[in-house]
Amino acid sequence: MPEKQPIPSAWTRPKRHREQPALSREHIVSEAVKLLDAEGIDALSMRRLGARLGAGATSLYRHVANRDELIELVVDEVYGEIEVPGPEDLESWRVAVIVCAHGARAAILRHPWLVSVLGQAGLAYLGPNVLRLNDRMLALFEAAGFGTREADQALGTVMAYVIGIGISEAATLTMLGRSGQDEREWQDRLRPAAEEAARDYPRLLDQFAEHAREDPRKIRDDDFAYGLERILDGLENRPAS
Amino acid sequence: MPEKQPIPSAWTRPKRHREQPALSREHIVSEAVKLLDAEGIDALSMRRLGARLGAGATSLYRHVANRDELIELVVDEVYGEIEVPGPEDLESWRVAVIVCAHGARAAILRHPWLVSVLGQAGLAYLGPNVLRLNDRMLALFEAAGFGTREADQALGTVMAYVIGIGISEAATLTMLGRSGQDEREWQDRLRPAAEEAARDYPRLLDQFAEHAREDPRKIRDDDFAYGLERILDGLENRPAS
DNA sequence: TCGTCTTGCGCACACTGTACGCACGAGGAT
DNA sequence: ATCCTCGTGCGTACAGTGTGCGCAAGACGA
Repeated sequence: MPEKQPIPSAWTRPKRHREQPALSREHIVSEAVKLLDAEGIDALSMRRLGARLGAGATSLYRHVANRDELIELVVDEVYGEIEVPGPEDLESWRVAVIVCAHGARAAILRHPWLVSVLGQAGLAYLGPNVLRLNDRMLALFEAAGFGTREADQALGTVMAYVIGIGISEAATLTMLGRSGQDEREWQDRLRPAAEEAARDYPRLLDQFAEHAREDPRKIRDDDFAYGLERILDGLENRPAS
Repeated sequence: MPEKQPIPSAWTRPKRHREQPALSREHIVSEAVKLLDAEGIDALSMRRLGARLGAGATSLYRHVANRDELIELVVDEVYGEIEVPGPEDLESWRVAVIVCAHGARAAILRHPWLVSVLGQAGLAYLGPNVLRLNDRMLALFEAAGFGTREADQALGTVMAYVIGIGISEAATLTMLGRSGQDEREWQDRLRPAAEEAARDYPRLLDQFAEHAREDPRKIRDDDFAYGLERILDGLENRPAS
C-alpha cells in the first residue's frame, strides 16, 4: 500500500498542459511591469512573479539570467513607452524636445518604481528601446544645429534633468501609495513635523507656507515646466563653440 | 548535572564590557557609510553592519527603527558633506552655485551608492543636513534676486540636474567597481558589443567613435560642466516674471 | 536592598535569490 | 518502433535577509 509516496502511478497525473502561453521573455517582462505598477519594487520577487504567471519561481531562470537582468529588461520596456516626434512634424526642435521630456516624465510617474531602480545594476544602456530613444533625440538636436559632440551633451543635460526631477516626484508618489493617502492630506499631516524641523530656517518656513496655498500637483507640474524652459533657453542661446 | 546548558554559573562569563563605545546612532550611521563606501549597497545588511560594530544584528534596532530609517540617516549624513559658500564670499551667485553643484557631484561620486538609494524609501527631506543645505542654497538664489517661489524652482532645477547626472555616473562607477577594471579598458571591452547593438543607428556609432578618442573621465567632467553652464545661463537670463 | 529603565542579544519566522538535478514532452535518427 | 538528445518546468535546498519577541544584565534612583 503506497502510503507516503506521491502516488506516481495514478492516472490523475498533473495533466501537463503545454498548450499555449507557456512562458516567454516578453510575457515575463510585461507581467513584471504590471506587478511593479500594482505593488511597487519591494513586491517584485521571483516567487511572486512566477506565481502570477502560473509558474514556479525557478522556471523564470530559463528565460532570464537573474533578477538584475530582469530589471534591465523591465527598464528598457518602459523606455519603449516614450515617444519621440518624427522629424516630419517638428515645427521647432524646441517643442519636439518638450514633448519628449514631458513624455519621459509621464512614463516615470506612471511607473514610479523606475527611478528607484535606475541607479542600481549596470543598466547597460544597450537595450533596444534605450538606443532607439537616444538615436531619435540625437537626431532632433543635430537637426537643430548642434554638432555631434554638443548634441550628446545637450541631450544628456535634458535627460539628467528629467530623471532628477522624476526621482523626487516618484519618491513622493511611492510614499503616498504606501500610506494610501491623498497628496494634499499627506502634506497637511506632514506640515507640523516639517515646520518643527525647519524651525530655525525662516526661509524654508516661507517656502512651506508658499507651497501650502496651492495644489501640490500643480506645483510639481509648474516646477517641472519652469526648469525645462530655463534649460531650453540656455541651450538655445548657447555660445558659439 | 548541567549538561547541555551554556554553563551559566562559570566565572568565565562573557565579561560584559560596557566600557566605552557601546553603540550609538551616530556611530552606527558613520560605520554604515564606511561599509557602503567599501562594499556597496548590496553589502549593507543589519548583520554585517552589526558585525563591524562588534554587535549583534538586532542590537542596532535599539537606535534605529528599521533599515529604511537607517538609510534615511545615511543619506542625510552624506548631504552634510556638501558645502555652501557663505554669503560673505559670494563674488557672484553664479560661482557660488557652481561650487555647490560641483560639491554635490563630488559627494555623489565619493559615495556612488547614494543615488541608488535616493529613489526608494520616503527619504523624508527633513534631515537636518538636507534642511541646512536647502536653506543656504535658497539664500543664494534669493540674494541673487529670485523671488521666494522662483528661488525654490531654480534650486530644484539645479539639484535635479546634479542628481540626474550623478545617477548615470554612479551607475558607471558601481559597475566599474564590481568588475575591478579601469574605466578606459572597460569601455574598450564593451565597445564591440555596443557597436553591434547600435548597428542600425549611425548617429550612435558616431557618438561612440567620438567618445573613444578621449579620456572617459574628462568626458564626464566636460559634460557635467556643459549642462551646468547652460542651466545657469537659462536661469540668469530668465524672463521677468 | 529593591524596583525600574536602558541596552544588547539569541532565537525564530517568513521570505529572498538562485544552483542543481530530475522529469517530461517534442523531434530527429536509426 | 526504439532510442537519443533537447528545451522547458519545477521541487528541493542552501545561505542569507529584515525584524518581532522576550530574556538578561548593568545603571541608577529610592
